[in-house]
Amino acid sequence: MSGTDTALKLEEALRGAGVRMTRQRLLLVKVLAEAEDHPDANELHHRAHALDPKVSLATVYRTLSVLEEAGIIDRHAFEGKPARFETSDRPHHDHLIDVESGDVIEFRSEKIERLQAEIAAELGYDIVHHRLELYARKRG
Amino acid sequence: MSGTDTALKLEEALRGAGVRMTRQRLLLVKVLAEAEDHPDANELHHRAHALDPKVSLATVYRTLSVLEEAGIIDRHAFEGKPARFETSDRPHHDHLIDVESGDVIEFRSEKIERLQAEIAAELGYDIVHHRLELYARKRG
DNA sequence: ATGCAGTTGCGAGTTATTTGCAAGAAGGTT
DNA sequence: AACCTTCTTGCAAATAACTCGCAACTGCAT
Repeated sequence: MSGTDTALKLEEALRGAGVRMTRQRLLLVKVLAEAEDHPDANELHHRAHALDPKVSLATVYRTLSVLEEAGIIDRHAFEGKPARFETSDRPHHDHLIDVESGDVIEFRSEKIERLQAEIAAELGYDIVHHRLELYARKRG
Repeated sequence: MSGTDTALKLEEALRGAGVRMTRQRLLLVKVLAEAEDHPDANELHHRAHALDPKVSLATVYRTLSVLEEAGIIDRHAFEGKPARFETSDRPHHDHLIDVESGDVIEFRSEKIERLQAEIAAELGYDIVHHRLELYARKRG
């Protein structure tokens, strides 16, 4: 799906959720829909600012919170570093990180997902979300 | 093992690693060895400060870095929140974080450990280390 | 006991993000 | 199309969690 299509879908979802569509929100949605990486707030501000200088960093942060609450983007907080964002229209996945090369491989295990839910249930909780990262070395 | 025993063992490990033992480092080691929870830097400063007012927050941070590099404590960075610490002399476990109260509950699942190893193996890797955090809400 | 490289306290600096407030705009109403 | 109410924005100042510069201090090998 193209970035433009994604942007339109996201915009529709937001309007449907009763979110007021301002120029800066439309712009942020567009930038996020076209991003193929995982930019942080500052990088998103740069990209949006390049298209329309009338976008402040504070608004980028506020908009990101709105979009996150509306469930159309995901926020990833890696090791103390600034949070990074991506549209949440892709299927959930976890990461395996090659400790030698730094390569990141995506994977998904239904069994692990199910076990996590079971463990939380046993402790009297419902999972809101989780983070699973495997740091591994390529087998010799 | 008692907190005092743990403190002595950690102190010995540090001296062995050539780390200069100052009053504030001994105090921090003691506080960490006796902690049964997952305190953050600020909380550790409070506990240490109560025993000896001559301990600054800056030193707590510096000492935590020293202890982490020496491998005697683990630092956990949960979701944007301040980092939390625990001695690394205990058996491996993962964490469930109560998203409402911030409480941290430890758990361990052999099944998940095994599945992780299987997944890594299928991708041609051996796990070096992993991180699994469940962010959950107490069931109503 | 002495020397000095490693440590500390204090306050100032940084980084990432949030907030108060007055001005501006979205979207329904007429 | 003008109006109005409420939500949003930009800017600057405020926070939160650390981190750093520097002069004074202190382990610890000698």
